[in-house]
Amino acid sequence: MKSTLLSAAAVAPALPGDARALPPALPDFELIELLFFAYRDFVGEPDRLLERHGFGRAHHRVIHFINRHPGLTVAELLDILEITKQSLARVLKDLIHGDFVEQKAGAEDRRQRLLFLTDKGRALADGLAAMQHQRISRAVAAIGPEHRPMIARFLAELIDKERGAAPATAPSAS
Amino acid sequence: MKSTLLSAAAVAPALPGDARALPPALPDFELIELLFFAYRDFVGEPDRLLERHGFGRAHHRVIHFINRHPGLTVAELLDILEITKQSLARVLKDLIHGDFVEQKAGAEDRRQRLLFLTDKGRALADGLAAMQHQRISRAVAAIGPEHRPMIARFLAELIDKERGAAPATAPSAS
DNA sequence: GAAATATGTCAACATCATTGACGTAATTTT
DNA sequence: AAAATTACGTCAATGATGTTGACATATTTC
Repeated sequence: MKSTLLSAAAVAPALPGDARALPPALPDFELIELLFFAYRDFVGEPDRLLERHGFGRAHHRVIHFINRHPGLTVAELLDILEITKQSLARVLKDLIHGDFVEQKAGAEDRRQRLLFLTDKGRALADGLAAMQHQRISRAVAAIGPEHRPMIARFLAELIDKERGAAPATAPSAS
Repeated sequence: MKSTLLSAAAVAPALPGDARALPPALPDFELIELLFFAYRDFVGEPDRLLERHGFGRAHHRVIHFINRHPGLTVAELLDILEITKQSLARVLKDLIHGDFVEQKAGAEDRRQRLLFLTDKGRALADGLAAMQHQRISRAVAAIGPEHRPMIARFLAELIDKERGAAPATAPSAS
């Protein structure tokens, strides 16, 4: 197994003084792959807890955002998750039938179904969040808590900006 | 839409002097959600390019790792991706039929199928990597390149450690 | 020669996503 | 008040990706 790992580097050698228009800068494979592995494990652990309830990742996202924004409407949830009505309907039905989520008609606009977690739902959401928090907490501790803002900034910069009104993370003050 | 965003904070107020065994530390919702949104967009852009070839995310992963480790065996790829033979077989078949990947029998062990990208495959892999590199590059620039090692460290810490011999990212120097 | 290994393949199934159409209740517009 | 729009639910069909378990074949190792 002769490592051809560095072959790409040989393609664009740093010929000093060569004015070739911007040498194509090697892809940052390290961060690309770290993101892949990190995210996989980050969601993998919660996945195993969800399995016990017969739920999947989609259910996780739904109860997470309902937990974060109690009284959220279906339309708002669709905006955040960027999935279709049909995709949401399925998992929402599971969650409501399993008594993890409940709906209340909107007070002002009675067409709306405001979404809330039941105690059971909140317990699950908290359990899942605790797992992910634990993992993040360890990682933040490893780099030193003073660098946490940099992580947040970095991740925020990875997000598409041209989306209607930042999704749900920052805009608590809007 | 009265923001109930901070309601969780009210659950565990910092009662100074209260010796309650380790107040349950609020989940770091900000980083949890940033990871979700960041990863979604990070893979979403490549997804759109892959669509034009009739491929999906699974194809992306496969050509990525073959590109990174030319001559990789099927078993090694399965170890990295942590999927089943059947899942890999499907996408690998697509990629081989589409002339993006080619197999060669191992020289020492002729049972093995060593995997290589064709020129076409390499072009696609490079295009996808360029997209992700661009995104990461912008984000690194935003926080200042001197902080990149911290990002790498943070992400590495998110990864499960109890896995057989670190996956493929760091150990190039081992 | 027998056993283990690397790979391929088949059938069946689950989850999560999609599109497009249609129905109903409630609100808003004209 | 009728008409249009909105919020939501639902049905049917489909696709991508993952799973398990069984079995076949070629090759290597003991």
